[in-house]
Amino acid sequence: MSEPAEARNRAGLTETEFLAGYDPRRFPPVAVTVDIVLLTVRQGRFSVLLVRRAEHPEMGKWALPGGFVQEHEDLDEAVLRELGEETGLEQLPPGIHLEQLRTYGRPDRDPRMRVFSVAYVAFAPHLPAPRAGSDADLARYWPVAELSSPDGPRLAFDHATIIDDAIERARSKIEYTPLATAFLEEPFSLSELRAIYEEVWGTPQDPSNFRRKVLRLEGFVVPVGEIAPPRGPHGGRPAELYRRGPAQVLWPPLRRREPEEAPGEEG
Amino acid sequence: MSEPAEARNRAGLTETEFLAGYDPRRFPPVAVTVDIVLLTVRQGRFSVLLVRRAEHPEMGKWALPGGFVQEHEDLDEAVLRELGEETGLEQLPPGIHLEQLRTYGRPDRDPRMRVFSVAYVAFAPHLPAPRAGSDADLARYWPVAELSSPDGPRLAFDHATIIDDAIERARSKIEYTPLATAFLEEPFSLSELRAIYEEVWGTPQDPSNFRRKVLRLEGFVVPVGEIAPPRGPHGGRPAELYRRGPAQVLWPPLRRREPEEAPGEEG
DNA sequence: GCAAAAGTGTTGACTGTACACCCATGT
DNA sequence: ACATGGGTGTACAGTCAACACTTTTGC
Repeated sequence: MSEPAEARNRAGLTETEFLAGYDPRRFPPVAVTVDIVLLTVRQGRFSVLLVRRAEHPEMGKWALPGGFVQEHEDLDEAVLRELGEETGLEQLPPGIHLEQLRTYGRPDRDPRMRVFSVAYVAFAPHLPAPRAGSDADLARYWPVAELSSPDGPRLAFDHATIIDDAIERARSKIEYTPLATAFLEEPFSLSELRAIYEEVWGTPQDPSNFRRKVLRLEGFVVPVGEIAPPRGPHGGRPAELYRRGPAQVLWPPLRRREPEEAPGEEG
Repeated sequence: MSEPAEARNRAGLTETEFLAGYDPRRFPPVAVTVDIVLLTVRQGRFSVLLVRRAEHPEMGKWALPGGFVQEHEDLDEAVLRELGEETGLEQLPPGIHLEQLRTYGRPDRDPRMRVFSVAYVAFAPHLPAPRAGSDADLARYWPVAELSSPDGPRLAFDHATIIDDAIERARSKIEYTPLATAFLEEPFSLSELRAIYEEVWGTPQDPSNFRRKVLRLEGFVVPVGEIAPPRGPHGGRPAELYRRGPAQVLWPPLRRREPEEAPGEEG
């Protein structure tokens, strides 16, 4: 028998009566928050939005944006509200992708009280600098490659774990869904799309085969019938432009290939 | 600005002070539960464990087993504890698979108070009848095919949604992981494994090609070097036996094929 | 012309599917 | 012998990675 059932039975209460007479001294305070792993590719770098904590605990460390779920809010509503607050955007851009990641509830993950965090992942195109009108030091995008480096941010609570899970979710999700397009603004070229895959996966893709695969997957992208504007220093042929198609899943998936057991790292 | 931040700022409190002085009249009571979708294949039927509610609200309806997360428990611990209680098993059988599904938090999903439910899916082999020693009417396995039929159970709260999500998770997870083996006790034959796929997906699989695919995926199953015991009425060649291999993922995946737009339903 | 990037074609290896066929067992 | 299910062989179509090649642009 579980402890609360025992407590309830000892008090001679039905479950309903027990809950109606909810006593915070007996059921210690519990909070539910949402934390958002906002992933984006800016300046060619796969990055995550973090905010610096101005208060204890974990003061000065970097944390995921998030906050309490309010009384009448669904989880998704809480996420959208927090996202708007943290990015400083009145309206989130179209095409942004939001999905629930998982819930983190280790008893000791927050020293103040029992906090369950329902984590979400967002895939967003390049957004303006965060928190417009606020202290620029308090929120910034960190390249995920720097997260584990000594120069990277020190992360608060269990947010390093959450971010790792979110990155893995992103890497696998763009294999079998068209959601890599959520990192781009429309219209986009296939090279831009390929750059997203290469940056998120960290592996180069053959341009010609990539193109063929993307175009053969029907509903992944649709041509807009325009040509990209001319390019910078040495030219090169301008690319055709595309927008997101109606497909929800990709079959066959695009595959990331791990670099075998070869020693050659990138760079 | 979010409402709690405003409230905190008006009171001149830091976040820490605010939380330390947590006031249940201001932050109305919130509960976190785990709900478990225990999936299994028994008597050849893909089934889910449900318990009949003996109390209001939703009295008499069928609900997922679950309960409150206790003060010092991690989520996974709460699930294991509840699973043990509901199945009546001292020790869960080896090979059982447990994973977090997602968290459901609609404000109105439970009329008593704000309840966030962290749902888990479990894949289990045939287990003894639930809740040994308790009223047999209170817990039973329902075939998932009956859930949407008029003779099926009326489901409490939002548990129909949770079960739907869990079933879809199971159907997709056995495509790209070896977890279909979690529905079987070792050792098992390839026909038994194929029967799991056919029952969970609801589509027949070609026996010879199924065999080849499974055996070529290295680490999916490993032969134990034994032959299944003789069979019932009309014989038939006895099958070789296998146990679970070390693989974590299957590539290429086994694919369920939707029945095109053909009219022929099963049966 | 040359560099650079977009885009096309070709080839050989591999995979998936359908289906014919052989094997081992009970009656 | 024959029914039943386990297990193998084969052949065709589709897919994929590699890489040579053509096209369109800026300088």
